Amino acid sequence: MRQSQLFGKTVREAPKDEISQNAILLSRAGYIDKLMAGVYSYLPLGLKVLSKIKNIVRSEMDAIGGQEILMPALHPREVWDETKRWESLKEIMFQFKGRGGKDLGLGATHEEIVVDIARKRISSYRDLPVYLYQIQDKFRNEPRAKSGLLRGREFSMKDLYSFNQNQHDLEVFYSQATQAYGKIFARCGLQAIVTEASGGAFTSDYSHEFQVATPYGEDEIVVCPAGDFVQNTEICQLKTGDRCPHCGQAVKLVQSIEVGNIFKLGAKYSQDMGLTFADENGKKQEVIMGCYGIGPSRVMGAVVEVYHDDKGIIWPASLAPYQAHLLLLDQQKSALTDQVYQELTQAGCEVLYDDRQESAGIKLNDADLIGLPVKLIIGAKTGEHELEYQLRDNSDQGKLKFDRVADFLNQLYKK
RNA sequence: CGGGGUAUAGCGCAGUUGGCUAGCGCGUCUGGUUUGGGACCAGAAGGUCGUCGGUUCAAAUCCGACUACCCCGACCA
Repeated sequence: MRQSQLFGKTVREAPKDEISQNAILLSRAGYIDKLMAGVYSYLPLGLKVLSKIKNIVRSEMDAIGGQEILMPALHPREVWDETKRWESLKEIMFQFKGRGGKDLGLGATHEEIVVDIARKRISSYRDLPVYLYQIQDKFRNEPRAKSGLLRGREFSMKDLYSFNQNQHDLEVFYSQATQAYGKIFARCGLQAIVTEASGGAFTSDYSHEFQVATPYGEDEIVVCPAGDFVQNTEICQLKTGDRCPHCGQAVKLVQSIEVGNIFKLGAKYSQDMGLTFADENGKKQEVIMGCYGIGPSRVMGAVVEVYHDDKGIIWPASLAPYQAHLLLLDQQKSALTDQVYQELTQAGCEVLYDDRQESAGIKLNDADLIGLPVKLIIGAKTGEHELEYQLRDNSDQGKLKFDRVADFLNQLYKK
């Protein structure tokens, strides 16, 4: 992509109404645009990152047997009345009237909808297990949207729903899902801490949250340094300095953001909505469910919170919108750099090429702000058939012959 | 929903004891010189001063209501 054609310019100053690093940097670098509190558009660069996150999520959900569907965001009241959640979620759900005074809502979550789909199609133990997921925008009328992509009123969410014959099968899948979540966050460069949290009204079991430590997070978790005890403060009895119940070490308090949450729902929704199957003996049984959420947009915000410096974003290779940022710093070499760009593109490398007529300082600073993992620089200081590379995290730099660049990028991205 | 703050050009801000034609920086456009860490010269465009109402000879400036946004809290299946 030629940067002269890219929609969305960088800006020097932070928007005055943003305070979190993810919102400031993503706005300044041209990834997102704020429409209103807690509601953002994704510009070309931002959409690329969001899509990469979603695709990582998809590949891991598919790997444990998930099948992707897409449910509507617009819901009728009736299905929500079946679980009495039209009433209990009215504070958080956008609810309004459609034609003829019909009560409508925007999906804050999708248990009711997926169960409605499932009960029309599941009738036998032969239909189980089934694992359905979607990636869709959720709408929640948060009392206070804040912190950029970390807490929005419309945000991207992957929600998977598991349908099993019995509690044992649910437990097995639940642990597979836990593993898959670990892989997803690792692939996104995040160290997610599996945290015990409240199971809500559905279960006396704990649910499990995946928390990423960051000062802008809204959650606090109690962590044992040995890693054998982590609880959300909303349920934890311990305070900083108390002894871990497993190993006796002193626990500490950590500020964090929840990027995923998984629940064992059991038979709650199956009971309320009549989701049953006939077992081997022809006896009617309730389907046992679980639900598993990840917020891709929140992951994007969390990654920026974790990976940035005073100059800008530092994307992990797996999420960067382009693999490399090719910078032309000497207009004398414009034709030469055009050629390098074409060759890299033909070799399958995703390159953002700063071909603008701007000063070297602007290009270098913009490149740091946008945060691609490597800069490829062609300027007065580079020789006839070479360019200079600089890794964004400052871990390496040097010179490369043109015919080595594609291999270099492939190596860098293989890790 | 409670407490606090803000609203002036695309962005960031100044101007508010009421008074000429509302400024500055960045960005944008034109021409020229530049190009390894946010260059320079010359010129230009761009504003219902958040909205509505009131006071006044005169309102960005004073008064009232409303709206939006931000921060702290409450809330967060």
